[in-house]
Amino acid sequence: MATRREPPLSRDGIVRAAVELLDDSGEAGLTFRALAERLATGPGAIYWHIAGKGELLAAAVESVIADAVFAGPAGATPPEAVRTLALGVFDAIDVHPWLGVQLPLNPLRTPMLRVFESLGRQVRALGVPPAAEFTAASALLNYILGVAGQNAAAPRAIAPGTDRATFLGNAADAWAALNPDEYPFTRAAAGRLRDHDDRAEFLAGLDLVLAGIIARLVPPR
Amino acid sequence: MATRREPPLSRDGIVRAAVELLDDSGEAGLTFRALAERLATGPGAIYWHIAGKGELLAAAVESVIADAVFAGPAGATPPEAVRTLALGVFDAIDVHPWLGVQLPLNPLRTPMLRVFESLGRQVRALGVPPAAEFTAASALLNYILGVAGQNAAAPRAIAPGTDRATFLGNAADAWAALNPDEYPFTRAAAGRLRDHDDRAEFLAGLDLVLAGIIARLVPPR
DNA sequence: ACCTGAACACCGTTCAAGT
DNA sequence: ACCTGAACACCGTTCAAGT
Repeated sequence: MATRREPPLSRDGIVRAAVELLDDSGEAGLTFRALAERLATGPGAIYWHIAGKGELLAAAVESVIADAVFAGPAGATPPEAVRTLALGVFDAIDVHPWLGVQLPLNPLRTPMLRVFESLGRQVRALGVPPAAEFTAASALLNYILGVAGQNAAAPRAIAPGTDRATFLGNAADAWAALNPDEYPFTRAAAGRLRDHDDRAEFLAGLDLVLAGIIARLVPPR
Repeated sequence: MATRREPPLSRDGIVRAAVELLDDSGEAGLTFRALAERLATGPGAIYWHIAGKGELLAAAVESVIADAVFAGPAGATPPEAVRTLALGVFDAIDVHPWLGVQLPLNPLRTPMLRVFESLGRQVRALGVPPAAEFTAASALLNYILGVAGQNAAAPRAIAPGTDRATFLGNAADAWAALNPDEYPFTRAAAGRLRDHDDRAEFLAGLDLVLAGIIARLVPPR
């Protein structure tokens, strides 16, 4: 049960332990005291390696998002590359739900800056003219971050252990019970929510943004 | 200086004081002790009216977002109505920056559910077929929430008082100093970031999502 | 240079006691 | 029914003291 401790104590070791703690017990579980216990030391020791909780969280985000962001397959078309990139972020949040809250909060610090850069390159490859490339890349990033926050918030609201399917079921029930005069649309969408494939829905939305970029910003050739 | 206290103590009064506290001193400023002081009572008194901090925050969000969400001008076209709705959320965040963090976290609780419902109606009015209307409304909401988080995170990272223009200037400087081999796109976008009109940029991105919805989901007529 | 752990100044929340 | 405020069980962070 006791987590053995690597050599002395290192920034990387601390960040790794922080990620484990976040994965195991959520944001509320990441505490300097809990972290110190896991590292078999006192809370003060951590401060020699890391400035504070903000930096710790940022480092945890970075360590986890870095894996998700790589160029993507070389032969891919720009839309394919954008999908790969976005799915990398989406799947990382699936594995580390705390990311969904943390990503939008640590906006263009290093980890997300890399995602933005990659999106921007694909936007260029798509043929968007320079004057519009910032808008296009931002729209893609904002959509991705919006889904991130949304997907993280949902299960967090209920008990941390609740699985996604029963959560969606409950939400769908709640929607179905809404007053049809006040909420006709949401009520009708309840069914759609129930047998919802998050990943597919995420991609479908992403494709809408891509389609908008192509329709409005890419000159015909 | 002493804030006079209305009749005895009411849920509405508490929520109003919480919003003031959030506006004045940010998320960190909202404390049961500070709130109690402002209301000239003890911290325990608040608990008789409100379950806890989560409910307090949710109530603050709701009270502030409710004003921003109304049907919009009756004669508006669906895209105009979507823009009005989205701008309502955007401007509310401008006035109450803490909303940007809180909105994505309180996802489809009552306040945002109303936004979702309104977006959905406009999506229908646009002519999106039922099978796709959930996807379209979600894409719009996710984009809006993404921008919300992004806009809130930025100034929060720096000192709470930093004004937007100098913040953008600093960010643009940092981007301009990036390694051009690693970050060619972001570096080139630095200029664009500097003289950035948030509101216009927000609308431009929203129009991309709308254009995608129309291009991909609305059958020609 | 790096670690220890007590101590400080806070939190949210509870609850006996008051009115 | 509603309010009071001390008390509880926590936080993040600091810092003298150790090695």
